[in-house]
Amino acid sequence: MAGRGLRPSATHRAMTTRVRFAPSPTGYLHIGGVRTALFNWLWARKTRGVFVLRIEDTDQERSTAESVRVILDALKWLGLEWDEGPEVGGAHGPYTQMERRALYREHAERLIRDGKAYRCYCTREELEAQRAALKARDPKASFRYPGTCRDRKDEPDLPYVVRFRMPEGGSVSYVDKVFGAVATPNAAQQDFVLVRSDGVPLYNFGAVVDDITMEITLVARGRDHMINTPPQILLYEALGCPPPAFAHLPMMLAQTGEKLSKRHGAVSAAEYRAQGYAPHAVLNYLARFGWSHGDQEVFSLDEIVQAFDWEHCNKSDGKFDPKKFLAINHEHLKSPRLTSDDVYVAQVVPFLYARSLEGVEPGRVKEAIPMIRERATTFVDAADRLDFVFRDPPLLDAAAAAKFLVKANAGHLRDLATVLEKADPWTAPALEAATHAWLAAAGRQIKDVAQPARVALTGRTASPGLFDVIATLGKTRSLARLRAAAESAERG
RNA sequence: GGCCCCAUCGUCUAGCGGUUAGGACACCGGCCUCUCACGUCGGUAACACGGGUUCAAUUCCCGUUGGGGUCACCA
Repeated sequence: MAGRGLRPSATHRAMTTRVRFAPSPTGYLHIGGVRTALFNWLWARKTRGVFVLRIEDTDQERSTAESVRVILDALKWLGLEWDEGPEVGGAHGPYTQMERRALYREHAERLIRDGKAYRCYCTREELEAQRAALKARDPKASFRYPGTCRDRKDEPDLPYVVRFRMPEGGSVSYVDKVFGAVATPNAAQQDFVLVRSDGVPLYNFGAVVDDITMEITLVARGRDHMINTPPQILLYEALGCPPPAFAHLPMMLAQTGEKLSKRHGAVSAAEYRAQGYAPHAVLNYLARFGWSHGDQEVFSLDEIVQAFDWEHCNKSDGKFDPKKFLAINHEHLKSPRLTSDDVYVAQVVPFLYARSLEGVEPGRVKEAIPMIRERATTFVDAADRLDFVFRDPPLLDAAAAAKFLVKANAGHLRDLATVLEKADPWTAPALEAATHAWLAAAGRQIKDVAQPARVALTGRTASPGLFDVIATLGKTRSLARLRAAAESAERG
């Protein structure tokens, strides 16, 4: 670290934003984690900086390789690509904490040598007993390590943890990018543990060593980490390094005001993917949660990157609103500007395959998309609305058939088929014109034939516009479905 | 309970001393209409409370209340 300022690249490096997302692989990627990743990613892109992904797997009890996989997949799906980290590498690796043990040991030893930290031989059991004893005396009191080993001079051959030597007086203050000035007296803190007895670092220590060595310039994370900032800043000082900037994000809570969990519905990125949400819509909703840009609600990713700033980040916690989330997704699916036809096709096709349909080809799907765009709220919903296009015969809703495919309508269906047969070209406007000419001549109303025809063609009472359906289905299938329905209506 | 943080419609939010307190979602009506949607017009709905500061407080300060976070050899 010494002499860093003398290196030619130092100035340039000092100006480059380096942010990170540091999930612990203990399960799925929580939607709140996605938001943290997003805000860091946004800042990196906005400032043309670097977005680092680091895996914090020091909790060996809970960390799994499968979780790492799940998290990487989710980030990729969302398009939150990292510049340094697992798979892509980088100059500050390795990017998995368990592979950085030597680094932590080095820093811990340095702190001990400098008197900034010390070995503590108190056992877990002893500490637990002390905690229990205090609890018995005063149920409301909170236990603080009494400093038993603080001035211990011997070095017995026993397991030990490394503890930080909390300065007697003073306080830590910093200016949070979101919350402004924050100050915490050191007296309110304690000699927290840096390294476990098995040599694996604890969160605060590992994160600080990594953020220093990875040259992180700004740490953005959830407000639940705000309590960790003072001890971390003290660690930076003890290690002789300037702390990065900090930005804490308000919490995303459930509608009930509790912490958002599985009990409140879908909370993992993968679940929203399975439900047919568009990645950019997810990021749009999350970006607008705790951050705003005037009255704008709907953004393309580029627009968010352009507009994002810390000044317009909110300080108060919010409640996750599934309804609004869905509405934002709907907006993205409706707009060709936000979701091009090609992207739409790519996203919806997997859901069509999952329904084991016939003839699902990108070209045909693309042609059918315009008629369902404004109706489908998710890609799953879109696949459902497209089902009749790729299934012969279409799934027939029993209630719809009972109501509309009745004897009285058989003639209408047959006549419509006859009329359409002569229509040319086979386009929605031409089909509509031909139909209306016939209706006028026959003294009938579109109302009389629309619903029976809709059921005949799609199997349902709700569908895209009738003539769009006929045009999309094509002549052969349209006529066949109308005539087949007429026959079954005839039979009753 | 200690420490820390927060406070505008039900929800997400705009507001950065003077506004008929705006938008979005949701909800309720009207219009459009071949169904469902989309679109469109309109409506219900908020500055937690009490003190200051000021000619003037939603806005600045203090307190109360309420909510949240955190108190591990988890992250």
